[in-house]
Amino acid sequence: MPELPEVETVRRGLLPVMEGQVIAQALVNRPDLRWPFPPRMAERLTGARVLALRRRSKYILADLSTGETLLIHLGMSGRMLISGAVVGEFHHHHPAPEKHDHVVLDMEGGARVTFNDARRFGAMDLLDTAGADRHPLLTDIGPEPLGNGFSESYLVAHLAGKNTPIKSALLDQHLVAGLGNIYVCETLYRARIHPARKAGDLTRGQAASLVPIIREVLTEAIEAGGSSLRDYRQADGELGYFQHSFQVYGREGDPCATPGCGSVIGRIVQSGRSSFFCPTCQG
DNA sequence: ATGGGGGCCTGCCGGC
DNA sequence: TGCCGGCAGGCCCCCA
Repeated sequence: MPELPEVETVRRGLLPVMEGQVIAQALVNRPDLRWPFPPRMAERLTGARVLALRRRSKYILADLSTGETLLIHLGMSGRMLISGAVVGEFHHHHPAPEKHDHVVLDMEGGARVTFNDARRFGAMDLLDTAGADRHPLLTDIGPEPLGNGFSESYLVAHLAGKNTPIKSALLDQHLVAGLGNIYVCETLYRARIHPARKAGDLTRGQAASLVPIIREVLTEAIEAGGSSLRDYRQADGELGYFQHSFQVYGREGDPCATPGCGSVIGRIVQSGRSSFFCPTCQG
């Protein structure tokens, strides 16, 4: 699932069942995901109260009363499923365990949060809350695209002189946090910039224009509850619907949405990833 | 230093 | 129906 809007949607879904609540019991069903879990992870989680549930880039961070922070990354296929919570008038029971249920958090209030990840590109770790920013996975990440640290002057300065295609530059988490293949494709379409264009060859105006466009695409996607592809669902089981707003992603061969354009969406492969674009609008 | 490609895993879809 | 190749939202690591 998970680019920034999907991770933010998951975080918001988890808030009512996790923030301020105690983890009555943590169950860890395997020793690792992408990397080994930290030692005694289940014991270190059990009994802890979740003081805050934050997001940094595509990571969810749960600050615990123990002074540790649980770091969660959903990888490509990770999901956080909520069951047993009272939602509206309906009380949901716990469903039968499923394949790839790797970590289960039973909250004191009765809700259960299950981390399910078929491909196991996801990750969990425990780190000292005080030094969380210095965690190896977090320390080199660029500014939050919806925060004040991401400005037109910042992006213009950091794209200048770059030899790499703008598509790759925007996917680089060191430049700006949280963008993935979908939202970079949609951003470049709205900015009318070809994905293979060298980042350093953009005009200052083009580079600057990317900032409000990135903010707009991400904000719209968050408001839509993210994008649901394949079996991805929000934590509460609802489907996000931003995928209906894709103008290029996954639309190879479809007509370009720009009125009067008349071209069809094309696809090229860059660094092994598909880039979708309009050859006319983004010429 | 910077940029490109491989690899990690499983599941799904389309084509034969 | 069944098998197989290709593809997938991420990101670390190695190599040139």
